[in-house]
Order: sequence, then structure tokens, then C-alpha cells
Amino acid sequence: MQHEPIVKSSISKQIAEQLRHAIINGQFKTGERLPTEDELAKRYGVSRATVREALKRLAAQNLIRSRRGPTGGNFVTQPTHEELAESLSGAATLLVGLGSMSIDEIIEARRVLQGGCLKLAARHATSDHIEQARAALDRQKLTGLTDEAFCQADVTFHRALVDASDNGMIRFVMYAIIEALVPITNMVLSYVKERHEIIAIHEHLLTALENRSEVDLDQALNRLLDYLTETFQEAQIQRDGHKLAVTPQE
Amino acid sequence: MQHEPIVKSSISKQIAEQLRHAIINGQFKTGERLPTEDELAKRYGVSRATVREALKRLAAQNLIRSRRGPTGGNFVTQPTHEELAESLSGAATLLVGLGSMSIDEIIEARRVLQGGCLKLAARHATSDHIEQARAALDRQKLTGLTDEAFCQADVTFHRALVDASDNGMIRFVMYAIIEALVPITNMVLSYVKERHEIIAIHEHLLTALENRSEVDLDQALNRLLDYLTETFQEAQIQRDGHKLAVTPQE
DNA sequence: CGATCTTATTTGTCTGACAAATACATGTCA
DNA sequence: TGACATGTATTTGTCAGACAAATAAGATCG
Repeated sequence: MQHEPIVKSSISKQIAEQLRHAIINGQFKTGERLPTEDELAKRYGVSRATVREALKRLAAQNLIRSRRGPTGGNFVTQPTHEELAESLSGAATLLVGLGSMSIDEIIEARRVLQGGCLKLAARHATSDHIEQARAALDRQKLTGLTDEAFCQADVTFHRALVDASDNGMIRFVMYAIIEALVPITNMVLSYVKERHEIIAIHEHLLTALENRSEVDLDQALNRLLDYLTETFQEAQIQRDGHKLAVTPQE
Repeated sequence: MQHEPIVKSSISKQIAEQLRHAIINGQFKTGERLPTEDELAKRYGVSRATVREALKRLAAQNLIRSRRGPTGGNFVTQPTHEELAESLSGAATLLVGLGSMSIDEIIEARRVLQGGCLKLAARHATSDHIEQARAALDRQKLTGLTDEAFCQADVTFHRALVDASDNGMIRFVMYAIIEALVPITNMVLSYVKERHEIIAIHEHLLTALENRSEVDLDQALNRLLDYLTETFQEAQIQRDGHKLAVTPQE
């Protein structure tokens, strides 16, 4: 007797998978409308609720977007770079937040990968990129900035540097790494509060970029990451000391 | 008169967002069980169907997993490295597939980023990593392999090289880039069919790694990417020529 | 011609029900 | 007592049908 291979996963999940592949393989082109939910339900022989659960899975991946009304429906969308970068940084943040990625690893990754990225930037940077970075740096110099605002400008600055590499793929992955470092920068800022050093290093980076000096860029990057490593350890000690003082038990 | 800020997005999406933040902020720890769907429905004052659509959104992001029965429910899961890497490469593949990322960009990105990665690998590679790479390379040498199998072994080989860098963050992003190159490798394979050259270059790479020679690694990587660039153009010409011959109109 | 009203279509949500999986308690028989 | 079957409660999975809300296009009226 032959046993049919029983399918363990839920119907809605299977439908989501099928539709997903259909979209990726181009059977539904971007901008195109999927069949209506009723139609899909009939076609798969399931209820509309099940179809909808499948569609929501796709929506969560920014693969489709829905509109109501006639001419409405579920449309295949090309996820924007923003959205993809966002989901990517979300994943990276999660990895860091859940502690499955050490600080040292992130800094090392940044040292290695951003090093290459800056080399490209030295070759491809336009005055536009440099201006953007300059603007972000100027914002960091303002007095009275909250830590969050400072950190935000920090991200903007580094993104501008990455953009200068003029490479979409690199931009895609570097954004994630930069994002992953935000919590650390934030912690350093709240416990050590030495913005001027960060600003000085950024100035160093930007000047090196303006001069298109790969050596200087490398030097500046290492200076930044060394500084972060040091102060992060310091901040950690302070934080833990603080914590211990407040909650001595445990 | 004051107008309340009307909320445009659907209820299920909002609930998904709320739960998502609750999970990321650690209000629900990993492994913990969320309230039952009925409970959530009551708590948010919506129907169970709506709650379920929200939950499916989270499930699509591998944030929760569900089990039936008593002691069952929706559990917060720590996404595996695999799952995160998968969603990441899914995004990257999409970018490539939808043509918003050029081949040149990917190859350039790989040249720059993998270059740094291999430097790390030269320092950190263990015999274990090298053996894994060797095994994948041996598999590529088998005769009678389908293009898919060959390509699969190719990915395994490069992953082993990346693993040798011994850095989770780098692994995370490099996996995506490697994955993004798969369609291109595939196309090169189907139209040019020169596996021996790829194998030779891989041999070059592996030997360089065994000798921990950064210079050789760099040389081999450039050799590989130059080769891919060339043959890809060739393949493209052949394919387009073929297409034109078959469908001369348009 | 233009403004408004109606109407059809499609997604969003609700309700209530039953099916399926599954842990746990209970009972039965050796 | 111990192993095994059996029921039972709980929770997710799926279904069916309904109404609400958005919205584009046609119909109507001034």
C-alpha cells in the first residue's frame, strides 16, 4: 500500500508559498492584480478566510498591497529599497537584540566591509554625496541635541558615506550593519557622553573622502571603530555597575 | 473643533505592529506563549479572524510559530540564523530579479566585500572550514551533475569560505550576496558550459586559503569575478540572440 | 456641461460554527 | 500495579455567510 506524502503545514501557508513563487518567477508581474479573493478561494477550493491569511503573509513581506473597491484588489508590488532595507535592518537588529551577535563581531564586520566600501566611495563620491554627509555632520555639531537626534544624524552621516560608493547592493547590506550598530552608539552616548570625539573622527572621515585618500579613509575608520570598542567597554562597565548598585540582589 | 488623527491602515496591520513591537521590546520573551486568539480578540475588541490575520503577518516574519491543542498557542520564536539569512537572500534575489540591481553592481559588491571577508578567513579558517569547502569542491568535480546540483555545490563552497571568516554578521550579509549571484551563475552555466574553469578557480581559491595567503586569495577572487563578468556578457549575447531567432517579432 | 446620486465591485471585519491536533485525566483489563 | 485504550478539554485551523467601507464608473438631474 502506498501512503501519500502527508503535508504537515497549514493550507494557508501552502497557498502563500505557491503565490510567492508565482510572483518571484514572474507569473504575476509587478503592478499586476492578483485574482480576487473570491476567485482564489474558488480556485484553491478553500474559504476566503484561508486565502486572506495567505495574502496577509505576503503583505507582511511587502510582496503585495491591497486596495478596496472596483479596480481594487491585491497588487504585486516591487518592494522599495527602503522597505527591503528596513526589513533587513529589522532582522539585523533582532540578531543583535537577541544577543546572538556580539559587539565585537559587528565592529569587526564593519571594519572589514566598510573598509572596502569606503575605497569605492573614494572613487565614486560626487559633490552631492559629500554635501549630504557635510550636512549630517553639521547637524551633529548643534548644541542641545538629544541623544536620539544625535544618533539619527550619525546614521544619516554614515548612510551618506555608503551612498557615495554608488552601488545598490553595497548600500543594501551596509545600511543593515550601520543600523545594527545604533543601539551600541546610543549606549555609548548615554553613558560616556563624548560627542566631540565622534565629531572629530567624522570630520577626519569626511576630509579624507574629499581628498579621495583611501589611506586616510582607512585610518579614520579604524580610529572610529577603535574608539567605539573602547568606550563601549567603558559604558558597559558603568551600566553594569549602575545596575548592580540599584538591584544588588541577583 | 479637533479632528482625531484618523488611522488609515487596517486594524489587523495595526495589531500586527503592536505585537511586533511588544516582541522586539522583550515584553514577550522568546519561547513564551502569547495570549490565545480568543483572548487577544477580546482584549483588542476585534474578531478572532482579524487577530489571526495579524498573527499570520508575524508568522510570515518568523516571529511566532503556532501549535494546536492545550499547551498549544502562538509562541514567540527566535528566528534562526538560517531563517533570517533566508529572508535576507529572498529580498536580495527579489532585487536582482526585478532588475533594480545590475549585475555589475553585484559583482563589484562581491569584489569589494568578499575581498575583506577572505582576508578575515585567511586569519580565522579552521581545518574544519577548509574540509567543508573541499567537500563542496569535490562535489562540483563529479561528472553527470545537473546545472542545479553544480550550482548548489557552488553556493555551498562559497558559504564555507564565508564561514571561515568566523563572523556571524559577515556571514549574514555575505550569504545574501552569494545568493543574489546564483541566477547569474546559473545562466552562465546553461549557455557557456565551462565548468572546468570555475573549478580551476575554486581550486585556486581553496589553495590560497590553505596557505593563508591574502594576496593569492585576492588574486583568485578577482580571477573568478572577471571570469563571471566576461562569460556573463557572452551568455547574455547568446541568450538574446537565441530569443531573437525564436521570436523575431518584437 | 457639471455636480450629485446610485450602483457594482472588492477588500475589511464580524459572527458562529465545526474540524483537527494534542495534553491530560480517567477508566479498563491483565 | 501497570500498560493501554478512551474520553475530554483546550487551542489553532478552516469554513460559510453576512455586512461595512472604500471607490470607480455610470446614471440622473439641474
